Amino acid sequence: MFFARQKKEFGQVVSHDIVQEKVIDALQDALQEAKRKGQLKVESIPTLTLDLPKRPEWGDLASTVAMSLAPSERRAPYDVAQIILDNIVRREALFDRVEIARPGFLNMTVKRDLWLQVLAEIESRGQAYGRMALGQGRRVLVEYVSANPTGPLHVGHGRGAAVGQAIAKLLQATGYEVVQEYYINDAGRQMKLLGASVYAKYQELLGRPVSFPAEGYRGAYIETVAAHVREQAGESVLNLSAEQAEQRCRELAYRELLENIRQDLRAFGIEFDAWFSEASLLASGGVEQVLSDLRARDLLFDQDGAWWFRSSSFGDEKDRVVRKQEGDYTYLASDIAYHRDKLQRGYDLLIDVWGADHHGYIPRMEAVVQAYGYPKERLRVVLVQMVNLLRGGRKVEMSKRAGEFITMREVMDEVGADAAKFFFLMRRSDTHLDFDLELAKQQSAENPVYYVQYAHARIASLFRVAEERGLPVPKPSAADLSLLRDPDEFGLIRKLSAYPSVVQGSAAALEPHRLTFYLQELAGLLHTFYFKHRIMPVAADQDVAEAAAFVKDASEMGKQREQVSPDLTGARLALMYAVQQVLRNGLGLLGISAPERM
RNA sequence: GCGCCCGUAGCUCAGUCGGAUAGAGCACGAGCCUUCUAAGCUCGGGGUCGCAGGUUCGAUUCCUGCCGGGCGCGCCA
Repeated sequence: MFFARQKKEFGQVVSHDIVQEKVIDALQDALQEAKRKGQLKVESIPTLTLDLPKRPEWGDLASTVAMSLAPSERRAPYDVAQIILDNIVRREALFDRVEIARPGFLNMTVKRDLWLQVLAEIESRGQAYGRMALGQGRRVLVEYVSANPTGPLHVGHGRGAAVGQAIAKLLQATGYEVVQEYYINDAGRQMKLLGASVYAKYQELLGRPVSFPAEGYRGAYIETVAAHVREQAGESVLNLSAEQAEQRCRELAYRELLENIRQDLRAFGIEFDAWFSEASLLASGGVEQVLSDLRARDLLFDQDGAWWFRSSSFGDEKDRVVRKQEGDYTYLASDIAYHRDKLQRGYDLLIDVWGADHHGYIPRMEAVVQAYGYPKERLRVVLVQMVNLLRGGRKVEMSKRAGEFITMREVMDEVGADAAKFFFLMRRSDTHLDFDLELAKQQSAENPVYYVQYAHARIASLFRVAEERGLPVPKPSAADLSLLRDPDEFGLIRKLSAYPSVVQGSAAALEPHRLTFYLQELAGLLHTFYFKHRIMPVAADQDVAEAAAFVKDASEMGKQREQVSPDLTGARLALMYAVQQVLRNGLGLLGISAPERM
């Protein structure tokens, strides 16, 4: 990890786990009651959160309130816990057991019925399970990728795309109104260089020897574009002045390369709501307008023939040039105008997804936001670190200078969009990522993408087999869930109940990898369950003696073949239904497909 | 030098608000296909949470110092 995780979270933190909600309510009521009776002072009711204990003896859920209240109550944690415990009303309705452990943990074992309600909740909410109205419709603009249209997207952009999209989807799921935008850097020096590079190649193609621009773009795609220029314009460009010719090449190249970017992103499953052109900002006079506004407010000044933005007044370490001595605007000038435009469009929050090498730029942009009178928290920058491509453990060398880099398209074509996205989202975005192409293609448990998708497909397969065999396939509301008694079943249910809070935490921290981890854990529980337990009875056409012999063998191995009654089959299929729904919802938020068969 | 960050198993990394005996995957070793998909499962060894202090009933988590590493400090994007 090389960069700060932004810990500032926005939005109130609440639990959306139906079991936890009930438990928290009960604890809160108990605190109130104790206060009313004068047993506890409880000056302010703390925001209660529950821990998931590591050991089964500690119950399903644990609370540490008693310990945090103890100092202000001037009582031993254990006594505080005891008072809380005594004041829980209708304890039997909610809990099988509540115990106080050593310093003052309240360890609670929730009634099985309550857990089972999670399955019904998943069924009734369906695709909406894990969605919540936390954001209350507040508007968020997520800007990401925003690569210069001077060449194809490379792997790093792919990671940015996956991260940006996942963040957008997570925020949508938590009740924000989200717009996804791509900022096109179609003005300035880089575009000029693009035009010059293509023009040089074009001339070369037509046999006119020229020297290639010193810092020009050297990728093979430049030749492709140059060839297209020749197809479209023939030799006519040769007759233009150098300046006009470069401009012509720039326009054609820009159009083609931007179109390629759009297509690559589309193939990657990413659709932007808006494409915002930097050039349009300059053309409309927006940049000049903004700068003169700043000057009027004494936030812009002249020095050494350049124009400076007084960013140091807002926490930046020094002031920054917005117009160079020669009269060109710097990229900061456009960015100032662009961010003001975004702010004025009325978003409650701006999210910028940047390459991590731009992290020094953050104080500057925060200064911009504050210069317009907004709190700097209005902008949150998500940094995306480099991707190290590996092939079978060995590093794939890339040199951007020589124009040799692996494109996002190549990776997508090789491993598929789903695998690429999953890998991009497996680590916190601001840490370096090792991406092994061989591993991403591998069809085995070592490949985490397949591991998770396979869990979904496996369940789909169960349903197909059940149908074929004419077995009823009840949803949770139609099954006798009381037959679910095995700890492995409850392990799954507990995991399912935690899904909404994972989504919420992931969205609040803008960290999609948390969801990726969760899905791997859920898939792991599913695979274990599948292996250890039967869902359906042994097929009728299977030879009984053969089956019996197998049972003997199996038990010698320590495995037990269970007897599964039709009702238990129904209950387990209903459980599978819920697991599949959550897998599908979670993969959906990551922009990854949930296949029916593999 | 200044600033921002990072240091958790051999490797790559999780660890939310300070909680109980610190987790996963890979790799390594030993096993499991007559099954509802083996694209799967089981078991095992592995740790001074960089070091030293501090705050706390309790620190991987918060604070300070040190060691090691990264990045930024352009009128480049």
